[in-house]
Amino acid sequence: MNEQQRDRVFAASHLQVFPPQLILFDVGQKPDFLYVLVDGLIELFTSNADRDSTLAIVEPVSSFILAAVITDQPFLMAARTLKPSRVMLIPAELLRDVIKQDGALMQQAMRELAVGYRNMVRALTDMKLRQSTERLGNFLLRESHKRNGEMDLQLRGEKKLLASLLGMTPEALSRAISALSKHGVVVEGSRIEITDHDALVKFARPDPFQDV
Amino acid sequence: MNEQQRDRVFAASHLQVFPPQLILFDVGQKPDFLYVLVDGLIELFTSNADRDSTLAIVEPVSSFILAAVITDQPFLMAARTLKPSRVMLIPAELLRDVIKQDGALMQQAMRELAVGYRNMVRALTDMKLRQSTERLGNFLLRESHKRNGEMDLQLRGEKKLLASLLGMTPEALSRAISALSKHGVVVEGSRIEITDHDALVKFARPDPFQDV
DNA sequence: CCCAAGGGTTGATAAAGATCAATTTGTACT
DNA sequence: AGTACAAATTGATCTTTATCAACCCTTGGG
Repeated sequence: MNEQQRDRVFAASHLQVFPPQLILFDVGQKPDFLYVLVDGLIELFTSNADRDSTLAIVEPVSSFILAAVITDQPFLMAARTLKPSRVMLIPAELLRDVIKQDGALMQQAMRELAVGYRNMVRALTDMKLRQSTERLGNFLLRESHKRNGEMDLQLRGEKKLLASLLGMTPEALSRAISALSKHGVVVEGSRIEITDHDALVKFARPDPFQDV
Repeated sequence: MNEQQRDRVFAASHLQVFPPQLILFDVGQKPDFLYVLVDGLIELFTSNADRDSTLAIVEPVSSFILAAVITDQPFLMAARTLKPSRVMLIPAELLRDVIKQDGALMQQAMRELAVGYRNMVRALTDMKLRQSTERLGNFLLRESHKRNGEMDLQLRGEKKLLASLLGMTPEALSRAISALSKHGVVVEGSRIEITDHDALVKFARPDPFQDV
């Protein structure tokens, strides 16, 4: 993007450090900033009267809640830190203004939204037509794929977080994990190893498009 | 948008008429066109080995699969006509090109994607933390809201389509409907009437942000 | 006007997952 | 190292929803 614009944005933004388990914002608030996670780990979630559900886990470096900033509409998700996190806060109003004037930046925002949209479609599909153990199996395959085919995975959060992300209870996750031991997966604490990739694929039946 | 660009786009696009139950494209195909539904009704869906799930119902006039066109990635959903439909086909490559050169159009695309993203977040939340009868109740409330508070609703498709959209079987929908008769809803065939809005709200507990 | 076909409903049963309760394991703090 | 607390697991039971089967009802075609 254009240098002058970038300076304008940086000058108005600030980097902030948050401790773990801190709510950055709630559902329904108006977006005053675009958030960019520089370091740490953040959970995006929604809550009902009774339940809580994790919608996404944000890893550095990436922005979040761009859609709310663009549309200037109340947040549909809340955010909390899972680990100590450094977050860059970019004033929303200013950002909308700069985007309007900088084609390259706008294109970047557009791409980001398109990718985000597609990820949501994947998540919804996953939820609608797979059952819990399959979701876990495919999650592991995707995770391994993201880490260049690494068969040794390390969970970056508690298991109940993963359970919530996958749309099940911690108890159900625990049972799903033991079910997968028959299909090439070994779990010790937060370390997960895919010992038989083919067996897992055979069980989880990943979709070549859905699961990248 | 800019007139010259618009002419370029219109010249290269064509309007096509499709009969009902026709597949326009499948999951995994590369997007050659942006589709704009001018008239009729279209279903966006995904399919597993065993199941099918409706992700959205497109009503005129709106575009669909913009995200796939922008990212130039394979479709994550398939599309079929539900009624005879007139669809405008805009060459994807050309559109990407024009968007790059026309700020106003790009901004429009960006907004569209942001709105679409938020709708997907809503759908995922709905699916993850409500059970089937609640989903139906909130669907009716949203539908009524969309039609300016009209209490008399007309289904624009078969019930099994609605069931698939709400993530349940036709049998479950049938039972959910009769369950809602205790909460201010009367259904006769494809005509649905909300006879007691307050009772339905009390049962379905719509979220002020989630459910617009 | 009757029949066939498919959509919709209803009932019975099964499966998946949630909930509740009791341990066990792991971990942070003094 | 020992204790306290939360996370994770395991078992038992309950709820929700899917599945299977039978039947009804509408609708379109001969």
